[in-house]
Amino acid sequence: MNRTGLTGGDPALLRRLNVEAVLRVMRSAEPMTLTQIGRAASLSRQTVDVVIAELDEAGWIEEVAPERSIGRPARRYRFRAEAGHVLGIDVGVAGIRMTLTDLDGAVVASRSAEMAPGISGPDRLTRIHACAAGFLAEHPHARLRALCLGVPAIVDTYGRIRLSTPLPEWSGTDLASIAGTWFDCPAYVENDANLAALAEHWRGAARYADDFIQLIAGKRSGAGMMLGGRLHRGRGGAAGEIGALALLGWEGDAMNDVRASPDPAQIFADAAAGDPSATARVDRFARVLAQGIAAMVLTVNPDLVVIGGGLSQAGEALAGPVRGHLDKLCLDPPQVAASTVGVEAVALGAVRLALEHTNAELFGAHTEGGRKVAGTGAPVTGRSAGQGLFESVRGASD
Amino acid sequence: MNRTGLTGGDPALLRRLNVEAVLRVMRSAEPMTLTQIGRAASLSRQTVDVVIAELDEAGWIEEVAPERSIGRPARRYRFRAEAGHVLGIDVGVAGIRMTLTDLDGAVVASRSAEMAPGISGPDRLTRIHACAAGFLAEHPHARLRALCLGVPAIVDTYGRIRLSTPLPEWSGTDLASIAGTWFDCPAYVENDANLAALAEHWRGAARYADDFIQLIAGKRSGAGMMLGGRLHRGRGGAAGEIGALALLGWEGDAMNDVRASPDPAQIFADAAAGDPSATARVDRFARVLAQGIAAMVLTVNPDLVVIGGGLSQAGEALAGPVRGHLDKLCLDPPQVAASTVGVEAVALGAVRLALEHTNAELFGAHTEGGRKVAGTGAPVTGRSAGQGLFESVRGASD
DNA sequence: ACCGTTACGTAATGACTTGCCGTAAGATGG
DNA sequence: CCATCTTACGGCAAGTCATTACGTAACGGT
Repeated sequence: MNRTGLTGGDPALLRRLNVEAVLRVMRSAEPMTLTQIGRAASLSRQTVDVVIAELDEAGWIEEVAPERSIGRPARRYRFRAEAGHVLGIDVGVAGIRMTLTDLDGAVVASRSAEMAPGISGPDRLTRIHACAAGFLAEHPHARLRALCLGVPAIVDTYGRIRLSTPLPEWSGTDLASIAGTWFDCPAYVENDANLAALAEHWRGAARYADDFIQLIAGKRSGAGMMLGGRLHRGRGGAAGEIGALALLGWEGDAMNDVRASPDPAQIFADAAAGDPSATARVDRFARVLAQGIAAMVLTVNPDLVVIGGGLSQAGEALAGPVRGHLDKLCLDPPQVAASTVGVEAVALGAVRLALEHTNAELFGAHTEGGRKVAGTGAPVTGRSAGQGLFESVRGASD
Repeated sequence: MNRTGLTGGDPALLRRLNVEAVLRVMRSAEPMTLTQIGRAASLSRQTVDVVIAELDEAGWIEEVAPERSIGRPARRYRFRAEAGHVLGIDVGVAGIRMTLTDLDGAVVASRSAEMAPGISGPDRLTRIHACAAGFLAEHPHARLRALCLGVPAIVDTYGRIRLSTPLPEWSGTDLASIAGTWFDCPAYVENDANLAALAEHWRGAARYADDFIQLIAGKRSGAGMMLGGRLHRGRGGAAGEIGALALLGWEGDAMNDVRASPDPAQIFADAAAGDPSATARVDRFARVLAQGIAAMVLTVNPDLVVIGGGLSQAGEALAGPVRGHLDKLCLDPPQVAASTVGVEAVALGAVRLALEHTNAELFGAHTEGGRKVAGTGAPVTGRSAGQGLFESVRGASD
């Protein structure tokens, strides 16, 4: 758990590191033999043997049928991704989307639910809780280990809502603590644009970029940001709020002309078909959007800008013009791509965030500044890290 | 060396960690006894004993006179900061500043040298080399372990000059490789604004901020940035170049009115004395400056903005108006402070960067994405990390 | 049925940490 | 000056974790 370098370590630390290494190797691939694991983790087969025995005992892995090959068939083990599940919830104004996955991030089920926009803050909360509970009840075998909510709001380090324009009644709510009581697992809360960035980095257009800006282009425009492979939130979670600089025009006519229109998709379609009026409207929109993006790009000089949000369904019809303007405004223009994860972005990002925290807790990996840990939440200290790893998993899905 | 978690570790890793822990503890304080070190590093006295013996043998530490106290006097050891030195060079258009420090960052000597602005690129290079060599020759006891150059340019990850407006002839130069041949040590190259940020974080106004923007306000305006306690450079080292966005006015009249004036200090002085004309000029300057800063602040939401560069000598006379405008432009206004390290900022930051790399190499600490390692530069691999630590230090200053 | 290949299992070795206990070195007080 | 007290040093034994080495087991191929 120390890893910080300030204090030294004993053999127990070594063991934890090796357990972690073995798990990492196993999670990233097909079932493996002891020898293969040892090679991949640069450990002796002997050590791997002991570690594997412990992990098997605890239920994190299980033996599978050996492969047919020359020589004595090697035992093979696989990571039991079904030993835990996480739930990601995309909280929107008009409804929610939920995605349940196993520890590998494989989607078990998804569900969305409408929600009356006029519903009160507390009612919305209980409604979400009820939806989630109902959804989980259909998957009784799932052992929920974490939960993450994506919200259109500025969220602080502890998962509290600092400010939300779309959901004003939630401002000031300690959402992470509340959601932490829903199920027997920690709950995390994060800004939706940041989660979209996470999703895009995980399985989308930003898979190979460690520094990128995730733009949310929709009725509301915002941005998430990943720098050095990690989400950058800023002091109060307000990073990416470039729209607040009136000078750049994100709240001006050129923007609203398109995004507040009854059917923005039609405008993009018309522009693609060659309608000069629609083309001009799109271009004006793209130019102003690009100004805001340029301010961010010149500030952090990312590899890539991913355009997401409702309007990203226009794909290249939007990304193209934006790229054109951006190239003129920047010293070192980044790549520009349209989102590839689409409407699932936020829910998927929520899953990803929940998985990262789960992994960190279970395997004692990188200690990171993270979101509020509510629910079970006993912080992992000293040797209890090892214990945490070997808590009863058995019975979860046996 | 691995620390990444992908591969496991053996007892040798443990030892490296413990050596590192002991060194960390010793470097941060007065001479200590074995027992004190053990407590601080949470290691047994036994272990500390062995580690200390090795470090003493290698010359990194030495015994000092025991303190008079009850009981058998404990041996005390201190870190030999004089076992290595680093040189930081601030390369400006009109001259250079050099600072030589020991491994603790204690300044041994400083020196500045004029340089004709019209000098050619290669001549400038040889001139700098000669200055540095002469400077070092006056300190023959110093065992130089690293060298860092701060330049007014966009520098890539390998220490090559991508683009420099003030020193156009250097654009495209692989400066790190060249400087790496000067002395028997690695050389690093970094943008001057970034180094100023490093200095400010180390010993200046940003000591307690891990997310801040370092503004350079002078004839040229630029910015360095520290996010999450680490320099943020961006893909091509072009982070912070917000001045390129013409819309924000950093190259406009309001800016040039002050910074291109023959005596900017006088304007600030007049404004402070109540001269309405000067006050207006300062305010216009501050407003435009604040617009650019606001774009960066809204993008990354830092804790603090430090105003450095030549104009920062105005102190609150500049920081005050900037703060006033910034508060109006930002959702979550950061603190605003004037630089406290002053003209030494870049040279000191260069020292700091050199020290960080030196520490990382010698003690096998954090593996970081760093600048080009020229010179000796054998990458530390496998067990050679330990060997690196125990290379001959003896004789350096005995 | 034999042989070669590959993996498994046990034993031996080395390294590091911890805990214990006797000894050494200086200060304090008579 | 000497006895005593306090604290640190030094050696010894035990436990944990890792690696290497070697004999054994299991399967496919001939």
